Amino acid sequence: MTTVAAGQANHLLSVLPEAIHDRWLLEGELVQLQQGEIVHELGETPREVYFPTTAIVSILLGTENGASIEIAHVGIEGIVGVALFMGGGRSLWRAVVQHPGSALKLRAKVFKSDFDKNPFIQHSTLRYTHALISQMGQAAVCSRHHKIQQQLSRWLLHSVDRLAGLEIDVTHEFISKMLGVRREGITEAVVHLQSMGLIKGSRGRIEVIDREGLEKTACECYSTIKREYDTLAAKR
Amino acid sequence: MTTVAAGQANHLLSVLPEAIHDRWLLEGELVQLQQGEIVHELGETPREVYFPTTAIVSILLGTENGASIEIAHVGIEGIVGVALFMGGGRSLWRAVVQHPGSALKLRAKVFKSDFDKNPFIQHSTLRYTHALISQMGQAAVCSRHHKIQQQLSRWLLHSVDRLAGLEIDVTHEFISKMLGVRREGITEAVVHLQSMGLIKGSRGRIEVIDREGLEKTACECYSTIKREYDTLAAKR
DNA sequence: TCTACTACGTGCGGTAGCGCACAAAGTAGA
DNA sequence: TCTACTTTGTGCGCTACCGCACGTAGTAGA
Repeated sequence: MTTVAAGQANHLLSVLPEAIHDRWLLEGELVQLQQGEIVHELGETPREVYFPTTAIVSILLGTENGASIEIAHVGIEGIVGVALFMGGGRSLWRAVVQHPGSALKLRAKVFKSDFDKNPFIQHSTLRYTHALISQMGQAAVCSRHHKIQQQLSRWLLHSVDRLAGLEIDVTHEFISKMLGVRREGITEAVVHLQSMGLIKGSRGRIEVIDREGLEKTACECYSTIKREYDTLAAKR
Repeated sequence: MTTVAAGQANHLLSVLPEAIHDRWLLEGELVQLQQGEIVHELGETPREVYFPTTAIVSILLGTENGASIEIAHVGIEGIVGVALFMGGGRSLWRAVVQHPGSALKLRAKVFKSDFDKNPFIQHSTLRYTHALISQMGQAAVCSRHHKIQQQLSRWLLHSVDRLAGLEIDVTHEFISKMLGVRREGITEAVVHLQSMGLIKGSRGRIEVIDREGLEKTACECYSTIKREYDTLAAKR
């Protein structure tokens, strides 16, 4: 996934055969997703799949005690609702809107029926899912071995990659739930990155000032994940 | 995946249509995998897929600094080499033999060609892969939020579930690389679980004494992962 | 049986991150 | 403009885990 300009179409949709592409646009609905909205709930059967364009959706898992962690990010490069074609039907995680924006909502039935018939759709979505899996594994490594500041840098970079601009509308509290750490830990890291002149934080918003500098403070997970998406989920 | 008795066939193979099953047994080769053997290397294109019977294979990812973490376990319920059908072809992780034993080795070409032609094979392997994905996500949560002792209990339980007996031939060093923690941390946890009468450790071996007790010291991740396999990768 | 090696056990100082508490700054609504 | 609320900033003691060091106990091979 390369940095995204505003107004582009979802990558998985844009590589579809024209006939299906047009039908899906007609059958589907362009919706606005609100921040915090739960798109799919853990254990429930998704009634729709979503192809984000400007929205970003976080894939989350939690513990019994209410702690959580983001295991993947889905934006313009992907699809929300892989449980539908991977088997079983029930979503194995919670999908929450991280950044508000638009997405194409398509009835599960329509999607599944075309998926089953069309090898082209199968290949492109499975290829994307492979990158998604890779991201989940990397999330585990990163969470285990890297420091909060490195993880925060990575997270911010992944976010701006999926947005048009360099501003991210999130609170420290929100990020803390994504990385599975304390809110105060995020505040501390934000203050530090700010003192380094890499970002600029204000209430409910973080602006990336020095992108290259931020890449240096991020762990290798950033480029590893980015590379997999560039390779596997690339437009073809 | 329910606890496994010795001598059973790999679950994915056993649900195949008889014609394909027989041909794969003929075309494939029953191999003995040695502990520590690298089955697939990160970034390389698998030339074969493996269907373990008594062997257990660990799926690993690492950092630049040599730290590592096990993101999934593959035994009699699964297949090693999902990169082959998920797209891209290159393995996105390292697969290492955790417990020696046998597996059916099948040429990638043969497997892929049948996979592409046969929806039944597609459904069962994708369904299994979905459970595998779920396990990877849970590995991230667990590693982030649970204590070493809980994780160790979980890991031991997952291992004995995939073995015929209650004895696991591993060193503390090996487990430490799986959980991504210090060797000393494992020793400490082993000593503690031993003092509770749940396990019995000797040089290069851990024996589970009180299975139910061990389930109580494990985090919920154990049963969560087990449930997904029971549901998604069940024999049908 | 001696030796070399591998694996396990333990102690100790250091630290990243946690849980809690509270103050300050920004925002929205009456 | 006053008030209630949300978000951010900071301090402090606590704990799990780390890195290192070293001793001990098994095991294998000469």
